[in-house]
Amino acid sequence: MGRAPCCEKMGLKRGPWTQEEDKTLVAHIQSVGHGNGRALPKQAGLLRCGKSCRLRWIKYLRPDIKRGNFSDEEEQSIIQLHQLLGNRWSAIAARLPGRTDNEIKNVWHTHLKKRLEPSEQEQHDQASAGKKRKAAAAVPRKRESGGKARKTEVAATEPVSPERSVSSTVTESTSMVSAAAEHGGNSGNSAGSSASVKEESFTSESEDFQIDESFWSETLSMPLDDINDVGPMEPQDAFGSKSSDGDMDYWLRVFMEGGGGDEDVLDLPQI
DNA sequence: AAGCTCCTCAACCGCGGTCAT
DNA sequence: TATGACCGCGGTTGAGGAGCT
Repeated sequence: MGRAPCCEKMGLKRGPWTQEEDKTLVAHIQSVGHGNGRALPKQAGLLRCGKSCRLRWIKYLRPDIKRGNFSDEEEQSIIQLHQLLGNRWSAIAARLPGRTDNEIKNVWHTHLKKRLEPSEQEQHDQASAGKKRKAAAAVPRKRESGGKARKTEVAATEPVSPERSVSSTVTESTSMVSAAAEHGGNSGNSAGSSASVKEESFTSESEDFQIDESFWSETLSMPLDDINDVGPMEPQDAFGSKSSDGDMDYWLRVFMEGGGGDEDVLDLPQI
């Protein structure tokens, strides 16, 4: 299959996005949507490759993205979902509204993975003469919401905060989830699909993104079957390829119906 | 206070899948 | 059917901040 040549780097900017670039991109997408990925940066007047723009939008600028520290519920969900799905971050993200695969991946590698391997860590602790801050690994270092104030994060967050604070009310999030449920974990493109779902739905409220408890219990207790009950399941090539989420969910269902896992795992996030 | 080490996370890379022509 | 382009994914990297000595 033909593959897009990696965006020619000539003259194209790389690295952290500036506030201006973010503004430009958001404004452009708000006005015309993100149609042609490659043409987008040109149309918007950005010296970035289309891929970079898409990534920036999907992972950080979308209004429905939730920022800040992960709650205990979210972390538990990630752990449980990871037990089921493995490193299918997008599939996990599909079940954690407002979170991106990248975020989840980072949290997993930085916190949760270590938390699940306490014994190993302790051994390392002893081996490394207590120099490493393992406690901080198990219990993340103090970080105010949103993590550290990086230079790039200022750029990343500030331009967005209007829109992001904008962002999503609970209602919006819920509708996003139902949209995700419709498209279903069956696309495997959670971020993308929700992005497209949300694409035209900017509002200009200025509430902070908040998901209340009932939302979580509603969302996380939603049986996977329901989420993925879209169309026939055709388990071809389910392994070894980046199969669709439908394929993955087929195996998930097989796994669950077969009682292949322990009960706790199967009892998905009932928070 | 300064230097060092470790941690975090945004961004990039490269691949496969899918769609349009 | 072949080709080109777009899209999304998972893995990796590196800058910069935080904590420790």
